[in-house]
Amino acid sequence: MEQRLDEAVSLYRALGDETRLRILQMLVGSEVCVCDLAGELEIAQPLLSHHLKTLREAGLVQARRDGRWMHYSLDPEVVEGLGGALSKLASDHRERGAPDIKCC
Amino acid sequence: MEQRLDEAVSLYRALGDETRLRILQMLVGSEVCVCDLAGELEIAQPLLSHHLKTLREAGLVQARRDGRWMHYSLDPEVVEGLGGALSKLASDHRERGAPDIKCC
DNA sequence: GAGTTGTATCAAGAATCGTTGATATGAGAG
DNA sequence: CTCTCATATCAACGATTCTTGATACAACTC
Repeated sequence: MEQRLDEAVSLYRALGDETRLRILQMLVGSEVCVCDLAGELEIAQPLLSHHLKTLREAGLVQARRDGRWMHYSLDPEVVEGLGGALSKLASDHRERGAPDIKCC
Repeated sequence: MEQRLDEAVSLYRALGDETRLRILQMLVGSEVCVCDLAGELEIAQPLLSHHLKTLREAGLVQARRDGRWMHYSLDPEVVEGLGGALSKLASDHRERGAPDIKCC
């Protein structure tokens, strides 16, 4: 539980940046190499590399070297897991929703 | 699209903190007043208030005043919406997944 | 009204994160 | 082996964000 919470925090933190969300959107459907990411997102190369590292460390993406090029791809299980956890939170809330539990 | 991205960023940023995730877990199922939150989470009162403000501004929770007490509750639609967006990302990825789109 | 209680805001220090430029690594080309 | 290219790491700065203590506000009690 503690560990899950920590993991969730690092996932959400990784998602909490516009550049990184745009990277994830570009990765939907297929592997993309860093050069293509750099072409579309107009940011400095070391910065892109840094954001990719954040996504990698959170487990949201995977990297694969192909000669000189690095290809990044989405890990759909991690994304799905997080989405499912949020949906579960919402449905648990609606189910357990006892209308009038007051506390004070 | 731009606006959605910004909104998503602020939601994920709000979720990217252990204390705030614990608050959300406590809010599953029923309204909780600040005094109860303060009792369980062992943090200073102004800090709790600050985290609640962050959650409020992101739209994840709603506040209701009842006399001297403030009661906070989850907004399940926002949570569900975000969970659905993540799940959609994952399923889009698996569907569109053309196996060999190389770029470089 | 004055006092008390629950919560929010403010100001300031500490820690973290995003950004940049310089440099390093790793792999193919010549 | 050297050169070049794609990407990663490092060091430093600026900007947010977390945290704390002091204070303000809002509502109830007396």
